[in-house]
Amino acid sequence: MSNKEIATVYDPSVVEKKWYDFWLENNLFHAEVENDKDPFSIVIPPPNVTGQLHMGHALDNTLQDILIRWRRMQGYNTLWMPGTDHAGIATQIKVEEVLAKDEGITRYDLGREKFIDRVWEWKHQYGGRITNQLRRLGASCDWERERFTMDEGCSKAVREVFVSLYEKGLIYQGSRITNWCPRCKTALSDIEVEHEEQPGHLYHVRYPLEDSPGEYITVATTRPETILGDTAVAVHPEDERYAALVGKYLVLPIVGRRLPIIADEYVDPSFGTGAVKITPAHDPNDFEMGLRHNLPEVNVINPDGTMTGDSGKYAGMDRYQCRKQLVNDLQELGYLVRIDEHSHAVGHCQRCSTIVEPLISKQWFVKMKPLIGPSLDVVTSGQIKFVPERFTKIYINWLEGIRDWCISRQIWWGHRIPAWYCQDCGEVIVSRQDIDICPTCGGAVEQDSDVLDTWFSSALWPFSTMGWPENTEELKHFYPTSVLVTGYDIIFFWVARMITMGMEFKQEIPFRHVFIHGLVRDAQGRKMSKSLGNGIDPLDVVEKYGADTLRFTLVTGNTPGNDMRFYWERVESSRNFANKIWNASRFVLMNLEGFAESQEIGEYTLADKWILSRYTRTIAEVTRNLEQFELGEAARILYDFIWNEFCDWYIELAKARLYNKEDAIARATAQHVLWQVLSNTLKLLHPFMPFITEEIWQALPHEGSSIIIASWPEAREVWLDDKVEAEMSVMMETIKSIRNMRAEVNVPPGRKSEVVLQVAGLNIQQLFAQHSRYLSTLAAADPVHTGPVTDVKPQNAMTAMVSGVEIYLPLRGLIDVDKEMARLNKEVETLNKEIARIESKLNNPGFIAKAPEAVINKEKGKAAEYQDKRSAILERLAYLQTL
RNA sequence: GGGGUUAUAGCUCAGUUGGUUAGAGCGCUUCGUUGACAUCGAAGAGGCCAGCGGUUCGAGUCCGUUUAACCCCA
Repeated sequence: MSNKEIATVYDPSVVEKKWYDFWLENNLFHAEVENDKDPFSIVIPPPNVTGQLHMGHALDNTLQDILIRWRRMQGYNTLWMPGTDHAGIATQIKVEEVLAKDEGITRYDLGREKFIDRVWEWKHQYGGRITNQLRRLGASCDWERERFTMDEGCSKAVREVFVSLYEKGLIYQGSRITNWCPRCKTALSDIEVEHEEQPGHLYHVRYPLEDSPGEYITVATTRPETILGDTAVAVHPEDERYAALVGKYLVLPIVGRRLPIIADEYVDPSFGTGAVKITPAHDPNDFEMGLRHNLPEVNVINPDGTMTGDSGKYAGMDRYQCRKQLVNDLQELGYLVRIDEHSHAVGHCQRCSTIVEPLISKQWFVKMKPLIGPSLDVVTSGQIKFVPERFTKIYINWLEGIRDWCISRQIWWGHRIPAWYCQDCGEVIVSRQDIDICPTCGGAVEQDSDVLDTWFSSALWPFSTMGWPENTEELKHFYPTSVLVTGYDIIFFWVARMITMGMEFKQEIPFRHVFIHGLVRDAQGRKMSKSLGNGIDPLDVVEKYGADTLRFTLVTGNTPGNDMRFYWERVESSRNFANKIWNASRFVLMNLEGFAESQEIGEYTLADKWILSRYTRTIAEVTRNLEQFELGEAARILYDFIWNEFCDWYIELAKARLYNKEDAIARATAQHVLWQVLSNTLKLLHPFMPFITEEIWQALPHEGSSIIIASWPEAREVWLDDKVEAEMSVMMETIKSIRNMRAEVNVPPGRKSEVVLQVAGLNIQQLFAQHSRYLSTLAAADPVHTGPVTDVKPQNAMTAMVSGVEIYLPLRGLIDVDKEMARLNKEVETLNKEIARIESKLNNPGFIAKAPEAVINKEKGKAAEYQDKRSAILERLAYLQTL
């Protein structure tokens, strides 16, 4: 971008690549520990290493990059720590798919070690894809520090935390009922199960009483196949219907097992028949009840979803096939009472959507209750602030109901659990170092075959990436991080756990703010998903419109914490904005001939003072909104300022001086203001649109190597000028009024028309006298006669009133008197309504007594203004009436 | 069952501590090739701020409630 040959349309494709390379070459994203500077740090929510950038990432990382770039310009020592997550189940599935497709083999064919080698291979080959995509977005991460949850340092942190929690008795191994995915063949934590309301059936089945032929109790179930695992029937202790039966036995249909009738508070007597079949091995609540009543656990479903040997003749059937068969059999034998339609929540595996099965298995758990005290304290006390605040409540509610966290997974890819079992003495050894022999008996040991939940390592991310458990300089300087930016969907998975682990192992919060955003949905408001095929690839948007455009679209469509919809129309409008900036900048550059920062300049004109004042307010507003995490609002303010004030008004008003080469000083002054306002506004915009701002800033006279490290503009109080803004506002209102009247009667834009202004105050009169140029340039008003308000009004003229100014357009022959009267009457009506509203306010003693004086004065001022306007118009109407 | 969000112009959304004649983008109507930009400019139409009640001198904004849609948790 050097001279007049610049294209009129901005082309981001070349520009973006060029500057990203430039930034990298100059190491502008890298942060060293500099203790004399205030730190500002963010750790990236590590995307899955197998993943591809989707709109959610694009939004999340745009927000982070805006904060990072802004703070960097403010002079903070700014670190954005990037990295990826090993994503245990997802990655394993991915590589398994590749193996199946390319080589027709399973992981079992390879064996554990070789399979893991293959995953690493895959990671080395493709793991950089998503971080490269982040680069396309413009993310200014410190790539030299990039981390991976399975790298050496993070793995060491994981090991330390596991062993330490085990030593404190907060990690234990137990045979418990857990959510089991028959497809992934692993246990899942509670939050990895997604509940979905589904239509289903409620099967009513009668269980005969053991010693009373013909008598029975009817129970209802949505999962009849679990009948095979029933070991009791429970009723509410106060349920009179069954009081006499408690302690007696039923006979389980088909199986013939004796089932005690027990009483337990847990039973809801109003649901179904009030009698509940109890299957301790296949339902979490029944499991608990089983423990309370010492019931046997009969396991009838295998980890692969087929029926076990304990299910009699159904053994080997798939669980749903069994359901069908069993229902048939019950019906034939007369046990089935009826089947109701029933909608109920069914748990699905978050990864593969298979219906999960609650099964008993031996797993590792973290005791959460003893750990979460500080997690609650730091949030309730405001040490950690959620933005928006309402997420605080969601976080607290969840923590208060927290249950133990199942952390073991029956897969291969992940951090292997550091527990060894002695083959000889049976000892369980949990150790920071790998061991070969049993420390007690010297026997052979075997390591636990399970790996840890991926979220276990993610929970350590804010400090494991900074070198913990070593007490590194990075930790001392950059921890706690400043803010965590993430979607509300992983508050439980990640945010809560990071806080808990941070408090337990660093005794310090991991971040001060949690900035939560919503989901990016499609234009119909649906979640973007692979199965629906409605996803929009952010890189497509980048290809077609540029990263700046995508970023601006994402940040403006959005209020904190709320979902947003993706609209191509909005992308286009952001693209148009980029183009507008481009062209305004072209204009400035084309008119900067002879410009030198040091050149002599003259007095600022009204327009100069006005734009400098507006610009100063823009700095303050943008900065304030960024401080409050109102990034969308900050972007909107910039959009308005650049388009509606700088382009539509200031540039137009500056043209006359730029084109007039006679008056060098006036020209230099306009150049100076244009340069000043444009180059600094680009700085304000840089965090949002990094590429185009760098491109233009570099082309403008500037100091420093990159806009990235240019200092954030500061609002200079001396430039704020209320009087100038008010004057300019009258000027603008007048111009708009004239344009309006001209449009009303279709005066060709090229044709100048005479304008008569009768102005109330002497100051404003002078203003117009001195700036008739503004009216001729922007409203084609020429000549302009400015004078005091008199009784003598131009005849045959159109009329409009703005505050303190009567505007007459003598347009002989063009005026349609009836239309003109209708237009003025409409205006009078509007004024009448307003005046009535204000007067009722001013006549209200309460208002006068209690409202602040400034508000009262404002209302009074408005009333006077509207009354003046109205009487002028009424006068005019009276005159028109005489024609 | 518990909790939350949303309801503002035809569409998508702003409107930050209560005080504006309620705004923007897109769409719509009319006009425009004047030396940055038609990815543009000028003008315009279009709103009982979901319903009801309350607090207040004053409510789109605060409180309660109803309705509707969506989400999370059980």
